[in-house]
Amino acid sequence: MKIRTRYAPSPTGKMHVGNLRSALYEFLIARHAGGDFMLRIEDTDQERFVEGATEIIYRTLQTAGLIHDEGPDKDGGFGPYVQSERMQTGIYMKYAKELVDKGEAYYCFCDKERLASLKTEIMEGKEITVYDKHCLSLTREEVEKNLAEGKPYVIRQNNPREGETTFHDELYGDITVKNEELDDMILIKSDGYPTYNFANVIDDHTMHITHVVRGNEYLSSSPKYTRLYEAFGWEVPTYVHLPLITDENHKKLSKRSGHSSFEDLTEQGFLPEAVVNYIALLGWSPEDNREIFSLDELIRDFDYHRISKSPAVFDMVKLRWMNGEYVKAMDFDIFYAQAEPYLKQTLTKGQDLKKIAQMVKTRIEVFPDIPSLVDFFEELPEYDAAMYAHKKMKTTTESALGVLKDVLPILTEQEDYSNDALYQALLKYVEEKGVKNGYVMWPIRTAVSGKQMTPAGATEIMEILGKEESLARIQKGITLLEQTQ
RNA sequence: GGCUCCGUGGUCAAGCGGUUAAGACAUCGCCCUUUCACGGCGGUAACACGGGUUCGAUUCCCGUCGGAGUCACCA
Repeated sequence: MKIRTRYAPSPTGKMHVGNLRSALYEFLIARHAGGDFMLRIEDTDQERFVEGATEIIYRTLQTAGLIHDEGPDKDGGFGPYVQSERMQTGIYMKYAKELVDKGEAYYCFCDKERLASLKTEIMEGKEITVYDKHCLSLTREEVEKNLAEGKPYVIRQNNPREGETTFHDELYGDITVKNEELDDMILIKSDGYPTYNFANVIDDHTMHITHVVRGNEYLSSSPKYTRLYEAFGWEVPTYVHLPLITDENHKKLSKRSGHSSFEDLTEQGFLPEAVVNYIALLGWSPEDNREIFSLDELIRDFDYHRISKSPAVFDMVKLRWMNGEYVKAMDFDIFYAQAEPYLKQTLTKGQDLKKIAQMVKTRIEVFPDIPSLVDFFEELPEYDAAMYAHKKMKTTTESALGVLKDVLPILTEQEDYSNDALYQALLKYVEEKGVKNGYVMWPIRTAVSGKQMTPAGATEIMEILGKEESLARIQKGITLLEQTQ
């Protein structure tokens, strides 16, 4: 049987990496097996609906490369693919009534006040309500009468109070709970919309979804879903519950807590492929030790049985590293096209941007790292004379001053300011003096950059700076050092 | 608190009864035709605890502890 998976987001805002990873795994499971990946919009909550959120979903999926085979914009014969549109067809009410007829569900007319009186405990700010099946005892006549009067109602699932329910998850195995733990959850809300839980089951079944892949925050409600399938007499789909992605405090990622969305990440300069690669590895590992995967390689190698069961912390540091790997592997022209705006942000004096881009390419992790790495080419920053002292180079402020003074006339006479020529000229001085390279290079680099670290060596910097500016900076260094003696 | 899940280094993560318990990020050293970086080499660092089962447990079972998730007319 052809595998069919779906990503079923609700349009309530940006997609954070947890959502994206669910979509990714759903996509990979289907594609790996040559199946279909479907997008379904779950917009049954009118209050939480956010304008433009659907577009964000499309855009995110698109830039991440997760192309769906079916969806609102791509009819595959199982539409509509938007729940609010499906509701217009009356599908949810029809199935809800079927359950009512079977005694598997019932009308409930309880108002908020009565429900509030049912609240038993307050635990950590959470109010716990277990419905008492009050309306289950209503006679058919009473129900008809209430309905005729137009009394607001919901339809609730009628779960047995005895026995137990077991369902199977591909990763977690068999999970069994006592039926008395199962609350009579609402299937149809008083506004006529189905709840997520109910619509999900109806849609997954009628759209022939074979593998229900979702975050494991649904693990504890799965028995209720299973009860629904059984009530209908439908085949239960294959469940794959994904381990959670957490923040550094091991708490579930959520939009509410302001955790990074995919869009935030790309705005911060992360490459979509790197983000996809990284999150693919949060909860899944290949048979070999490889870490860098293109989307096609993931499709080829993704075996969902190797998904792990324990939660994973989203580590920005490693994401940055991985992004750096992608940057290093980039074709230079493509790299340059993306780097140019960042270079121009600080470099306005006609510097050789391509040359600088070359220097920077292997040293950044994300593009926004660029400005602070190259800003000294624009203007010599204020720096402390202490920077001239370096224990490994065996330099002190005194020795640096000597070197700078010695080297100034050499560099003044020097006409060819190419990297090679400068290097040769300085090397000659080094040999005459009989010192180590670093002994003279360190002070010069410090003088021309004013920085602790630079993306290039002293002579490369001077080549970019040009003779006039280079000499001016060395002169400045001498002045600074003389003041501190 | 009830229920459910999880528990290998700081983080990701191999392992699926017998291993010197991989690898990556981070961290720390050392090396490197110019420092930082890049690169190379190496180090520190883990099976939560207690009982079983077994000739033998990181691996299987039970318990304890710890963490997380969930308990809405939200998804």
